[in-house]
Amino acid sequence: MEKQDLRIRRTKKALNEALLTLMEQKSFSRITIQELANEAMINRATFYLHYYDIYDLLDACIRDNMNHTMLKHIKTIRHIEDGVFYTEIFQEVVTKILKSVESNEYFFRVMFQSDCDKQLEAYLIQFGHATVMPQIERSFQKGTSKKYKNITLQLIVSTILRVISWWLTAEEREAPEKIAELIVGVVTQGPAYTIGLEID
Amino acid sequence: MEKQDLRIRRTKKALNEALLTLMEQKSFSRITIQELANEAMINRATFYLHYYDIYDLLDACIRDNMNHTMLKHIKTIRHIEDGVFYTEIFQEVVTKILKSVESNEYFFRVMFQSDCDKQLEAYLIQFGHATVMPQIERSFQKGTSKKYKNITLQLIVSTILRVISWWLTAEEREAPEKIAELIVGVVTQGPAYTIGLEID
DNA sequence: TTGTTTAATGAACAAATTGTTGTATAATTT
DNA sequence: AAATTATACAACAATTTGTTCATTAAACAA
Repeated sequence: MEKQDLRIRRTKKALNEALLTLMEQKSFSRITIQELANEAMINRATFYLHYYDIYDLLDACIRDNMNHTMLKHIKTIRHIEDGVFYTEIFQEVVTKILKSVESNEYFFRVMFQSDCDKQLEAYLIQFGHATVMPQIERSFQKGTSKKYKNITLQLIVSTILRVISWWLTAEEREAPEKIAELIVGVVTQGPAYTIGLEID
Repeated sequence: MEKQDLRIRRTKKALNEALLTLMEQKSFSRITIQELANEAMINRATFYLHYYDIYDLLDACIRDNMNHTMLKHIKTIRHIEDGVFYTEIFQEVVTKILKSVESNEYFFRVMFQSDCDKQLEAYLIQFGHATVMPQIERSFQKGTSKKYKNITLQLIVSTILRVISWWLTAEEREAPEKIAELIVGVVTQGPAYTIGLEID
């Protein structure tokens, strides 16, 4: 993948920034191509030179930002092996993820406040299927676990995203380590117990 | 709330059905008022007599269907009391919820396959805040649990919806009781353990 | 630096969508 | 049977969409 023309990269960057700026102001579904072009200070026809529609731009925006933050930390999985879930390693990974989220907080805040975070979740789940699943295939061989592997992935991804969304919008910002603990607790012991309810 | 004019009820019903029909065929964001009017066999101007925009119609559709299914079973909470989470009662409630989902399966399938199930989740969470929370307020008094009560509600709601979505689209349909067990497991012991992973 | 390549512009286009308005008609309600 | 009111229909301006074309300007490669 050779470097693109400087003008193309400039245009795409401007459109990415324009998208986030507009998503701050209004819900994604109300954003028009014309507004994007105005905000990015390019001609409307230029938009169609690079993107099929606004969802295409959104996907590209998500892909770029995710690849540089969360996904870096889950390319190789070390916390699941042979049916054992290693809590400590998982907590380390989640802490790293949370720190990378904080480092690009603007993107994540905008995504979560808008009405299109489903696309973000979908991208993460798709990444999990393609990259994470093959690595932990052996852990799903026995019993009913194979049947449930898809829903498990979905539940863990959505739990992490939901906690992050809540974390970023809370009144007082807690430390990534604290939030990682919370996520680990929910994933390994369930929300009810982690929250302090006595089970039974 | 007295009964509305027969013509109004007929029009609203036609629009509700038209919405679901169109959502079966294309993503929610691509549906236009004109298409809705055609499908419902009413004039386009009539739509604006009853709804502000398409989201208004969607909200009404969700409200009606939810009130007649899931929400009936969580008006009074019996499975959380004084900080104790009663597994057995929770499982009964979830089973009832799942059966009511099956009884209106068409609605839920369409909602989950479309790109607007966030609205459905939002409605459930809002209902939880208004109706469920006040009933279990006492359980959140001690420790850090009060701080986490909002995220707990979100996690439980999204877990239930996610499992239902997976359940309705799986190849072979499992019994509501089986799925209720799965949900109870995830909520009280976490996805990792429930799926069969050994924790540590 | 020069010549070549190509991205961006601006204008124009038809088609579709939106939201509103007025009057006439038809159905429902009382 | 009379009064009420929801709906249909047509028309409207404003906006959006996706595409095309010739022109201009910038980036690239030698």
